[in-house]
Amino acid sequence: MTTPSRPGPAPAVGSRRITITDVARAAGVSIAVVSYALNGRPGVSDRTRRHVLRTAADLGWRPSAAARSLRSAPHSVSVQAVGPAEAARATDVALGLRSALRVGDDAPATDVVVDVAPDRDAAARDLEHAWTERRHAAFVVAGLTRDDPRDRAAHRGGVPLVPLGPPRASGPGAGAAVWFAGNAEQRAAQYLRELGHTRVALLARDEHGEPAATLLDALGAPEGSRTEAGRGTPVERVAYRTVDDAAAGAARLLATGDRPTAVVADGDVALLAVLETARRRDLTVPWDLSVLVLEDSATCRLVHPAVTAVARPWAELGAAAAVVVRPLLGGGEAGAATPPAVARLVIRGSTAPAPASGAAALPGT
Amino acid sequence: MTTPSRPGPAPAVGSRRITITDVARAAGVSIAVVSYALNGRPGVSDRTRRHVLRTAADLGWRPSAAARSLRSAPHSVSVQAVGPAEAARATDVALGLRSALRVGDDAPATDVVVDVAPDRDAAARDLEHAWTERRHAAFVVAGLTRDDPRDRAAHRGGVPLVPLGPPRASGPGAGAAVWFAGNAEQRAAQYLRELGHTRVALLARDEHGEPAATLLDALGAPEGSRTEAGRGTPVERVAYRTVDDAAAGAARLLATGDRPTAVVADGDVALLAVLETARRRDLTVPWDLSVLVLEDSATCRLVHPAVTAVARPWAELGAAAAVVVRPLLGGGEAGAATPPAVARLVIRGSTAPAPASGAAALPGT
DNA sequence: TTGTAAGCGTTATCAC
DNA sequence: GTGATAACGCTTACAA
Repeated sequence: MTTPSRPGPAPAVGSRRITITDVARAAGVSIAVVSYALNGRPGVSDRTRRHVLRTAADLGWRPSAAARSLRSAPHSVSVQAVGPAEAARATDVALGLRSALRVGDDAPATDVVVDVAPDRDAAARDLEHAWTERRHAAFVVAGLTRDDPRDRAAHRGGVPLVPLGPPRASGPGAGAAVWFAGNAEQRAAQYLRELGHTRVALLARDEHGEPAATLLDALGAPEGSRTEAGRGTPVERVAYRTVDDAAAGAARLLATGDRPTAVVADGDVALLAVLETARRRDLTVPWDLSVLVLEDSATCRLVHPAVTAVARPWAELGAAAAVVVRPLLGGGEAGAATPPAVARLVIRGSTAPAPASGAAALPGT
Repeated sequence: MTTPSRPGPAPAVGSRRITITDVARAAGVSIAVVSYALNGRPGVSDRTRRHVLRTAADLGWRPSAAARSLRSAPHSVSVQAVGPAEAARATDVALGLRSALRVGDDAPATDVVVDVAPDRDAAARDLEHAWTERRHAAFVVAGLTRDDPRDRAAHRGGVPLVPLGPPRASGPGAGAAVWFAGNAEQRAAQYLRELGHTRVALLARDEHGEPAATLLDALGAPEGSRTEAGRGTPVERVAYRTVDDAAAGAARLLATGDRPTAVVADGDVALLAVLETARRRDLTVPWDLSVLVLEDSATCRLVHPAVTAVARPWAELGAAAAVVVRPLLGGGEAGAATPPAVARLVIRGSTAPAPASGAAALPGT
């Protein structure tokens, strides 16, 4: 005891951290009582509990995240994003998750952070490292593809993964995924079909394919009819990586003689690429060309005409994931059966019935 | 010793964590030697060091973040974002910082995370809590305003803050800020002046004002002449909060008889609001109206004409911040004197000389 | 109901 | 150059 820690009520700027030992001393009880009281555990009299709580608050005590996670699971959750393109979703998810877990106000002091990795492989390494170092209690990951390196990493190390995505039949984390209800992509496909669009094109980022894939499935195989050749709407898929790619892809799509009557974009970049190309070619949206986006945004509402979009409320999805995440924070198994967030198809002015015939005709086969 | 830990080389899926004790046992040395070897400290023979390193790698050892930060500073950095609007910048900064700190490969395993808070006050609480809980060794924060609650929180608790923003004369963290070189905002102002724009409007988010303020200063007081009434370009500032606000603001700006000859937008939302309004009013960009954006983006490049913008490479700024952050990771004081990232004015097709007279004339005073 | 004490996995200070 | 061993702040048996 070389440093006689002050028992007084003054936390003094820049001094030592306040520990439960300080609180115990100030309250005149033992550290065990303090720990029980602070964690709401039974076995402490109400009077003592209140006294301890008051003392801790007066002293400005906060748990040491390190010391706490040394014994139990860490009280933090990581939401992963791959590349800047996914960052917006991830931060929305984090915000929703955070508010659902009531972070920032309560005593148990949970923490939601976003881990942003440059690419999938780095993300997989992050996941593995962060888990083996026990940095977080749960890892929320969106946009897992088939054969995602993160799947393998998680499976190998027993990472408490909370996948955000459509339920996957195969693979390790099958069934545990949190996803939107509402079948918005299917409804988008049906909507386009009802409008009479027989040639539909998809301009989508190379990597993440869940909604795009769902839409393709829905367009290709309406109702129960699966893979019957000739049935369903033929969809031309153009992938892009960079902004220039997107512009070039849009140009290519609309240049063809038998150009599509509807284009589906996977986000703002593809959307603007399509709109700009259409404008250049004097194609009027929606009469000459219908445009639909798979991710609603400010851009969709600001352009004219406003763009029909699938609105996926990521923050709500994050909130829904809280149910799965919470038990993980206690070191337990993942929870299940969440009240899901609902994705909707927001119909705006950019979609209309397919033009009678003209440029789009030329029945393929 | 109730659990006879296997000395064998098999880490066995799902088994206990590998600790330095395991490594020590396997390597036939004491834990102290292992610790020294793993941390590259002197006092271990080269032979032993190599042997220990190999053993640790074979066993798949990874440090426990909790145990490690129990004694020393945590090996992680938090980059803060307020609201989804700032999230894109924050993730870019995080990516740059991360790569500059070489996270993910090396042994000391630093971790860069993004903390996204719903608003400034929540962000201030986050900062205070995360610091008192010693969750991170450094906190990178962009867009601090005057009287920011985070400033107060940080000052009170001695938070190792790394502000990203123009140097501030007053306040606690004065001088330590990391920011862009290049005076891009001033150059933008000068550029507009050289083009003969006498009426300039600014459509900017309510909250974050650094680049907007800088631009306003530069426009209002060219060269050395400061606050001389009548001198400088009058700037009409319109603030918005929501997407609808932005659209309404743009409409209001361009409706007036003596409308501005140039509009500066603070980001994509404002930009699209302005472009759409201009289109609706049959104003041709850039001949009737020049448009400039304070934050370059994919949108700026995709619309036609492409939009002149201030490009601020946030990832590079994050990398520059690494110099300041690194010493903090060791528990020391913040570093200084960073090779700065450079913001540039990217001139594209949306800016042109002010129209001769016409709508814009009507000399004010 | 409360106190004592044994860990958790590191780092760091000693002796040897 | 190496090996015991005491912290670090907290949780949790177990004893009083």
